[in-house]
Amino acid sequence: MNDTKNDSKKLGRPKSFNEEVALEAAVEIFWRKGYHGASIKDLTSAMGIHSPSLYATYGDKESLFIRCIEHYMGSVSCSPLDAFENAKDIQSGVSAFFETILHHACEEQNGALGCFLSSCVVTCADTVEGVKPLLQAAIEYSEQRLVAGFERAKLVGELAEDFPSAQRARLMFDLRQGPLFRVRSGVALEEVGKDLVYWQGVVLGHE
Amino acid sequence: MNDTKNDSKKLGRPKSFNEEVALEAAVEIFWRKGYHGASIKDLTSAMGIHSPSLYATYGDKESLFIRCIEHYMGSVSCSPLDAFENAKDIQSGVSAFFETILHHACEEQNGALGCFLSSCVVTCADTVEGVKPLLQAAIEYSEQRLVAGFERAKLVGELAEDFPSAQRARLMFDLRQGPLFRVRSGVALEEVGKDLVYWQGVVLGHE
DNA sequence: CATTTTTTGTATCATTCATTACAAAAATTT
DNA sequence: AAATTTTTGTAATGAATGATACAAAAAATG
Repeated sequence: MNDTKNDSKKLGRPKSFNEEVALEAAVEIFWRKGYHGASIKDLTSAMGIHSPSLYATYGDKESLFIRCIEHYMGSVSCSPLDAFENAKDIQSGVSAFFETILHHACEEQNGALGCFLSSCVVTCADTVEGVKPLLQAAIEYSEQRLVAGFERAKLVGELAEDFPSAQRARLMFDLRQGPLFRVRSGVALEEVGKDLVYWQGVVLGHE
Repeated sequence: MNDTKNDSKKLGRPKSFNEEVALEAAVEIFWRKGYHGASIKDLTSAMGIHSPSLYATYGDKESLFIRCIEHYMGSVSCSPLDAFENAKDIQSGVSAFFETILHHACEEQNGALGCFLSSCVVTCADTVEGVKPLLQAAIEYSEQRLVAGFERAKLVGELAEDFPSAQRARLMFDLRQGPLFRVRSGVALEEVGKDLVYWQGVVLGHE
């Protein structure tokens, strides 16, 4: 029963690139240029490989895109959610969530890219097969992590028993996209960030 | 001083199509397929003209896209904002805003397209010249209409004197995109609509 | 009616696109 | 060392792309 891959050395010429590293480069290109805007040449250049290697490894462009989404969802581990969960209390958790969105998801090298899922993937949900269910799964997964955080806060007495976790999780998730839209439109980061404390109040406060 | 266009009949063969009608058809194609996803053939087919007419009238693809954005912003008159302004009081105004977003912006014929600006235009803000300032103008314009609505509500006593109009306008505008993301990802419209009353409370309530 | 001006439709341009043949290269196996 | 297997790089594929050249068509002007 040795299904493990690295069990025995593989036959034939070894790959000259790391499959995951190349995939991450592809994510960045799709992120920056969109699905249709990213050409195979753009992708292979960024990935450091030639087209035959791309097709042999990941399939065609659509398959590669799906692989990118799955990889992003599976291993990039959304940093705003991480920040939310690792904060010392629920107040700073909510703040950290929004802060990370602004300073990580927006400040990637060349400008404001926003969230990969909501700024790139969603735009081809209608045209690229198999994207919609992945997006739904991502939403559900994210919200469940937020709900779990609220529930933990209830247990330690930071939130009232009747705090509507699910509703606030959706609110928090929805609220997340507004700032991204603004920054992508060229509004200064500091300007958008001014509302950060206010968002925290909206999510946690109110009754 | 007769600068008017229709003052005298124009020389040469008359255009066989209405410039604005064709432009609206182009908007719909860009909306549905994105900037890069929409080909000249897609556009000319939908507009009912041939490529030479397109280039002679609107310039190249990028110019046409800019013209589409300007036309959309200038004359399509965002129906959610209209609904907000025409409601009998501020409560139903806010509800009507979100309701219209869900049932008009999302139910366009073939599926959930979301807002043209936030689902299509924003994705090429980095790649297509001149898009960013248009987006910023759109945001500012929309928020000012919301603020104006809140201020009117203050005058007739529907809102307290210290109601933070600008902040709530931004909140309302930001909140608007969450549902669009969900619907575009395939979540049922009714499911998303359940939060409608809650959003109203968030915008108007809270202190 | 001939001239002028503009639009139309056809047909075509060079590029770029996604995708693949193919032979050389680099590894393991016999 | 020969055979086998897989990857690599070059080069090419047909199709689609954005953009035009050009002549016929349709209007006003002289």
